[in-house]
This record gives sequence, C-alpha cells and structure tokens, in this order.
Amino acid sequence: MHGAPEDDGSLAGVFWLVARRLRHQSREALAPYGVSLSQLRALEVLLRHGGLRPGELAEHLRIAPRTATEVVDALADRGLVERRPDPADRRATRVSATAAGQELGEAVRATRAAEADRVFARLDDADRAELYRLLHLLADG
Amino acid sequence: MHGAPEDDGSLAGVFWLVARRLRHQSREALAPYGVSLSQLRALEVLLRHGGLRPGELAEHLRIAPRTATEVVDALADRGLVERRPDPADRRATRVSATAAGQELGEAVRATRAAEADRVFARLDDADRAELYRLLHLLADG
DNA sequence: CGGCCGTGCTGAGGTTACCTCAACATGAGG
DNA sequence: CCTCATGTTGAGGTAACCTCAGCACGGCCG
Repeated sequence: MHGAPEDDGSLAGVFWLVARRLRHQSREALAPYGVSLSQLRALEVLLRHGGLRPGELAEHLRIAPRTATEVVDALADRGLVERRPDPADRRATRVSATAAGQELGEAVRATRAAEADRVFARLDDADRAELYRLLHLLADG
Repeated sequence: MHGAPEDDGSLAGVFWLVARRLRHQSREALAPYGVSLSQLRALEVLLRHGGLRPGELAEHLRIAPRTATEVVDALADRGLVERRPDPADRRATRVSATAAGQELGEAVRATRAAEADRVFARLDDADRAELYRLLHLLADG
C-alpha cells in the first residue's frame, strides 16, 4: 500500500525518506566530478557571487564559519577555487572560483538540468511548483 | 524577496534548507530526552512492531545492518531497548523496547503532537496534506 | 600614538550518522 | 559432515557539521 517501510504516516518521516533518497542520488550523480554535495553548493554560491570571504560564504550556506573554511579547503585542494588576500582588509581572504571551478560548475549545471534531478522528475510541472511553494514557506522565517 | 540566502531557486536547494531546519529543530526538541533523531526513529519502529531482529530493523529504517547494530547499542546503553537471543534461530537476536523505552516513546509522541513539529506548523491543514502527498510520491518507487 | 576590544580566519578536537569489509557462529541442504 | 548462506558484530573509514581557543589585524578613544 504505502511504499516506504519506515513510513509512519508523519510528515517528518516521509520527509526524511525523500531526503535520504535525494542524498544518495546526488552523491551518485556527483561522483564522476569528484566533488561532494556541500562542495558543489559552495561552488555554486561562489559562482553566483564571484568572490566572497569565507564568513560570507558561511552565511549564504547557513553553516558555521569554521565549516566554510573546510569546504573551501576541499575545493582548493581540487583546484576549483583559490584564496587570495583581501586588498581592503588584511585579516580577510577572498575566495573565488578558478577557471576549472567555473567549468565544473557549468558542467554540473548542464547535467543537472538534463536529468532534472531525477528524484524530482517523477512530479509534473504543477506538482513541482506546488512543492516549491510549500518548501519555501517552511524555509523562510 | 526570497527569504533564504542560499536559495538558488532549485527545488533541491530549498529542500535542503528545510531539511537543515528540521534537523536542528528536532535535535533541540529531543535534547531533554537524551536521544538522537535516528535513535528515536528506531525506537518508534520497535514500538510499532514490537520485537525485531537488527537486520529487520535495518530494513525498516533503510540503513545498513551494521548501522542498526550501532543504533541498538545506543538505545540499549540508555536502557530503552534490550537484546535477547532469538529462541527460533540461535544466530539471531531479538530487540525489543523496555518499559522505559515505551514510556519515552510515548512521551515524545505527546510532545511532538503538542508542538505539531513546529517547523511544519506554519502550514495549514490543506497545505500539510498536499505536502504529504507530494513527498509520498517522491519517497515511493 | 598606544592600548583595547572586536572581527576574520583557522587549528585542534569532537559528534552524528552513515558506510564497507571481514570474522565468527549458526542454520540448512546435499 | 561439508559446504554455502545467513545474522550479527568488530574494525576502521568518511562526510558534514559543530565549539572553543588562538592569532592577526582594524578601528576607536583618550
């Protein structure tokens, strides 16, 4: 009847089921690129804003500043972003995507669009829009 | 305009935002009880089914058997479940909730109902039903 | 100018929730 | 009885977070 064994009928329960699915799926999709989800998210933010300080990145991602350092480390190791001193404030650092980072970001975006986030693909346009609306309500505030 | 800084307009993006919120919120709500989310989920499954083998528990939770062992360990440390040999199969173990586990499960359920999962509370009944329907579509298959 | 507090980043170390791989005991069929 | 499958767990690993403390610098105040 119901598909999911763990499903206890609660909104939270089914939510977490979808979360796990989504996580596994994305991990798989991203494996060929050698980046993790959170790294990709960070990279995308950097591409959209072009040059942020770690602290700002942390705010965008809603994670602790210290964690942003780690993500930047990982991306830097892979040559996707680079750190350079902030000319205006010698305490600070500016992080920006390298050419390779930009390339990878675009490649992933293309793949994503093509696959339309396979998990979400089973919803039609109207349902996707509705889901977006509902999640947005929950995310704000 | 849009509330969430990380929001890149993608369904996945806003979904993870909600996920993080939900996780933080639940962690806080559960802190007084001294159990984590995954432990509570496991406990609930055990209460619903009353006596499972670790492997079965793993299936219900959709995690690896080895991970179920860990969750059971944690719950057993807290005296909420107990392991006893399966009378029918000497390789196996049956895990069931203790009286304390049952009590805690019910206490949490009450708290949860009272708070109505505060994150979801900002949706009205119709929206909650709709969200449930959509998530269910995504969880199945 | 010199002292002081706040800010920005990162080192050290911890947690949670997962995983795989392999060991070990038991069950079941030929 | 020998082999193969099954059930559980030890060992060890990873990702993505966290807090706390330290260091370097900036900005202000007297």
